[in-house]
Amino acid sequence: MTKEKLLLLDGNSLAYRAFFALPLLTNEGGIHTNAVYGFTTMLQKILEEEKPTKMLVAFDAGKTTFRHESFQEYKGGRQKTPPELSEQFPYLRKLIDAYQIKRYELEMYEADDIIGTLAKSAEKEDFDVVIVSGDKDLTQLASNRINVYITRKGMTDIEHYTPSHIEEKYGLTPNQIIDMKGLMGDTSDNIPGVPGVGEKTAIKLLKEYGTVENLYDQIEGMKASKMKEKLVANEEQAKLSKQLATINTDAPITITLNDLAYPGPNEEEVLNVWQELSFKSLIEKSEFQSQVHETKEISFSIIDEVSTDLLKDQMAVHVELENDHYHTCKVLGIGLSNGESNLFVPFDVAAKSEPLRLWLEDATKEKYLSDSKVAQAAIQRYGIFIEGVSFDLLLSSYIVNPAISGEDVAVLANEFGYRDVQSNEVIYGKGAKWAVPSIEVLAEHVARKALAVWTLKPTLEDKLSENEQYNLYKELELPLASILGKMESEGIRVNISTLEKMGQELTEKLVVIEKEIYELAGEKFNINSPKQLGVILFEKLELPVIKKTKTGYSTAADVLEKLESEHDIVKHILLYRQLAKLNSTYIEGLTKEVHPEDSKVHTTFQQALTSTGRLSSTNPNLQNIPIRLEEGRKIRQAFVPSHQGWVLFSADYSQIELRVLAHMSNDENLVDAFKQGMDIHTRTAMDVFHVPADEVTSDMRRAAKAVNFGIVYGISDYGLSQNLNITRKEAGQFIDKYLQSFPGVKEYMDTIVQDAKLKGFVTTILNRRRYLPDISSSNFNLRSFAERTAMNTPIQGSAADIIKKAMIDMDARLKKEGLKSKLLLQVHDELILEAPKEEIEILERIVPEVMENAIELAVPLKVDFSYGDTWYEAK
DNA sequence: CGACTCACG
DNA sequence: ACGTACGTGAGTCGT
Repeated sequence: MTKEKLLLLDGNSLAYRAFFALPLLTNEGGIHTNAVYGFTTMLQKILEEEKPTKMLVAFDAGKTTFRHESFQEYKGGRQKTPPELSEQFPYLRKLIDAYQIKRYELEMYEADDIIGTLAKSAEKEDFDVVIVSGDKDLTQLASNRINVYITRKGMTDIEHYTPSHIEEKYGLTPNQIIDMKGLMGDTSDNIPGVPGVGEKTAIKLLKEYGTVENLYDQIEGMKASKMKEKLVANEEQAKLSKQLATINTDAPITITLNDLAYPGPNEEEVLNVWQELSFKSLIEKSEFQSQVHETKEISFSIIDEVSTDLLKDQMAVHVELENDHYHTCKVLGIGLSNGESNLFVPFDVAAKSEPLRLWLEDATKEKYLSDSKVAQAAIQRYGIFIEGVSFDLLLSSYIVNPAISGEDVAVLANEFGYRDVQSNEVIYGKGAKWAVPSIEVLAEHVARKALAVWTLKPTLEDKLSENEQYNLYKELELPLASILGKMESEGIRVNISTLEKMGQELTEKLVVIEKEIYELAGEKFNINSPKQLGVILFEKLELPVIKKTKTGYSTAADVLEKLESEHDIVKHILLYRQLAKLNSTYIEGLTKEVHPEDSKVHTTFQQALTSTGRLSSTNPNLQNIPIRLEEGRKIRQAFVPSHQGWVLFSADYSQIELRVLAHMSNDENLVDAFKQGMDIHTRTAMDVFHVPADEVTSDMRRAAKAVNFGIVYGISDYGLSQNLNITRKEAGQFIDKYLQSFPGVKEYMDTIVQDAKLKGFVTTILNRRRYLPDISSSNFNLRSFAERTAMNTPIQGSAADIIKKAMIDMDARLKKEGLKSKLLLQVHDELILEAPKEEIEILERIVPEVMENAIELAVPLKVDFSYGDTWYEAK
């Protein structure tokens, strides 16, 4: 017999929480759904994690409760439930019924009391009990057997109030939560408490006196103070408040534990309710609904010899690969579709077919691809160079909405309402069960993908035109895909023996430091485990705890730096961390990625991933090779040109994001600074600190630089204070001064947030979009985050637009000049090329020229460059 | 598989 | 009062 576990949900409180935490969604019939949606996502998560055997959702019944008998104003002054929420309760009840969860309400009692009563009786029966609510009042019920979960932020972020968590957070026992409420009151329930006593004071008093009653028994001994007067004057009120806050664990409920058995959801019913509420995302990823959805039948043929008449002037082409390592993996076959005939060409047939190769390489034949970069890069390994790409599903989806995720054609197709294609997971399975299916199944799957791409082209192109994004897609992202494919295929040469030598040195150093650390700690432990390290530092060595994480002590570098003076071990740990990172990520990790045939690494640039329009780089990530610290920077010595007598040539934009900001805000002062070619951080320091240029100290410049970063990130006083290690107030003053000096920036920031609220999205210089669904959220955190994003994305995204345009221009220019030099990497504001020495001179001329003229702004763009025998020397 | 840490722009 | 800087990817630990 498995152990009984009772899950008790506070229906009203969770519905309220969800309603205010999420933006106002509506279903197709115009009914608001956000509270039910939030409740559902929370419920799904909790069911998954807790697997209860018994369940109940408790609701409040009616307006008056037994608490009103002793205090009429209880919950007085509360805003009426908004109609947008009221209308959702019938659906919520329907949903709970579909899950086959019991619900219960009781005249004169609140949901809290039902929960308290059942929790205590279940505890006596030795059940494990979990209570979920949005209301911290329930935490008074916590015990060894009873866990109280309180939802935070969204709805799926849940804080677990165990007695030890409460002890950590407040220094109180669960029972004392009631006393705390009694003293501090609760505005939302209109519980008065003692005026002038807040959380801090209440906790302090309870630590000394234990309970409200005890406090008043001993109050005569308390030394005279304002606070004592207040306590004395409000004794009655404090005791009443405590009584009001106390959950009744002996309510006259007519339901017993035996009635609460939870058999699991009626899946069909749940899906029906979801359908009614238009919970599309839930329906799609639902485990109830088998992922193998019905698809309409299609006809398809497996081709064993490609004849020219099969190949039309326009066709969707889908290159099916074994996995996403397309620089190495097997190609399974090619799907072709023109909406009428759907074909599958197994790759052994395709690779030998001269007609197919000629057709693929014929630029006048239009090809529609799901992911043109992957297809081109994979096929070119077999000497086939796809030309005439005129549609790319992945890129067009990404431009329409960068939040749309996934390279799986089925996932993308579903986003746009096309369902006649299965997901890869359904066809291949996942994890250990992964396998290539029979040729018939594979052929149909690939043919369906091609048909999906064919069918979706007009849909996507219409959306792009509607949003005035067709140019961005067709003239920027699409041609860029081919360039990135070439860069990836070209790869960059890595000198393995350089890495090996560094690795040996690092390992030797690490052994020494490790020994030192164990000695200072007095024992051996795993330094790589933050958990074990935390125990050593903060328990054994009793260093002060500066910051905590969800799961324990923070041992992050900024924390350790503050502890350096406290104990010698700290600096050793910092050094160990630094070297261990270099060794595991950049020596060992990078070495694994080097292809033995050519001694090169071939990264993958993700072109449809980031929300801002930047690229990202994986397998390996070549956009985060160390540079800031010298020890790490040496890693760059291992990156070399692929030919004798060549160099690596690097060119980077100077302050591109601040220049973009100057352009978009049109702030006179900022524009002027750039036009005059000033050092922007020094100029900022002059304005913020009101000093002439020659009186700007390095600290002032450093602070100004941090402010400039802050501005770009969507500033907050707190963030800046953390970064500069100053008080929030000082940080706030810096920001105020900055905004006074650059009023255009302030206006721009205000406007962009307003604009985002109005339209629901922000845009970049080339009209890239990012939707911000949380921008009008009533949840402070979500809304603030969206506001910062609204400020940052146009800046970061426009900078991405500019360098992407520069890459296209650069590719064309290198070709036009007939150069051998090649683009190898892009690192957000920097391009890395390799070049024969004799071309250096011309690159010095054309690279800055191309980059600086990629897009014309209200301020000049400035490019610095350098070259050398390794990436390290090209600095 | 999530949390933490740390590398980059 | 709320709790944070923006955007990424990889290695490691521990459930």
